[in-house]
Amino acid sequence: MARGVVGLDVCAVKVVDEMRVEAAKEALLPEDELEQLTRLFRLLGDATRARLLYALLEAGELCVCDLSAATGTPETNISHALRLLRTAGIVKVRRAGRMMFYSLHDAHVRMLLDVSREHLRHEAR
Amino acid sequence: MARGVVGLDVCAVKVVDEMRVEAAKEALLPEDELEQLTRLFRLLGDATRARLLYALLEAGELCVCDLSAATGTPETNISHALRLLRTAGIVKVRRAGRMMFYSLHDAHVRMLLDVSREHLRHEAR
DNA sequence: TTCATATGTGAATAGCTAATCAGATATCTA
DNA sequence: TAGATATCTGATTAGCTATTCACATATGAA
Repeated sequence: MARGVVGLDVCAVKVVDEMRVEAAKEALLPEDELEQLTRLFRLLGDATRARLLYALLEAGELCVCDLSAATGTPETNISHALRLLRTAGIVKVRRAGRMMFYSLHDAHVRMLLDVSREHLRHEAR
Repeated sequence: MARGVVGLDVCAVKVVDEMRVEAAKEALLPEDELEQLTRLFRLLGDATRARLLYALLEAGELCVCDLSAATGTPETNISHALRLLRTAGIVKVRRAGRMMFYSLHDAHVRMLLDVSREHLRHEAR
């Protein structure tokens, strides 16, 4: 995953469509943005975490125990998963006594989850 | 990653918010849909593939060599990456002589990429 | 304070997968 | 046909990461 310096066997000489290559180069995402973006997608790319997120999308706010009941996932797994999602700013927490209530952090994530699900369902695979 | 049967140490007895848990359970994505969805996200969660997709989002259609030039990635890597994206139906191919021109497969993916990028940029992290 | 409960944490393991390299295939040109 | 070019493929390896288990922390109740 460590990219750093560009590979060596890259075809640097001949380019078929100079215009388009330039356009693509101009629009290249900066490395840090790309990193953030792929990190987000990677987090959504795990079944356990995805279950949690869609559960929260529906229920609004749930404690760890209820997330466990709703998704059929061991609480330890949920705790680990939620930490990653929390750190990434995808979910937020509210403490109530000894329970922690989780919910989606913002509208963007919600839209992303929605769009994705719709994408899936409208695909006639 | 193999889930199959539900874990054993799941809190199955006490539920804090019965209503919400039920709501979340009702809305649970079927396993096969979840699998498709996470597979999609996982594919978007790699920097090499993401570069290709955003390049195609901008340039419209590019051959492997131009993708290499535009993203600074060795052609072999690109070939491997494109195979996965092709298999998943995310990109499509057109042959022209000995060159293969790739482009995004449909509007859904395009929207997903757009929404994601916007999500990122509007976040004041 | 002591016990029970809800959640969090750290280390270890097993499985997945991106990058690499050597070589295969397909198409064009001479 | 032979040779060159563009792309693809398979096997290997190294790195990442989800899961699991044992235990730690934190809060509330008695």
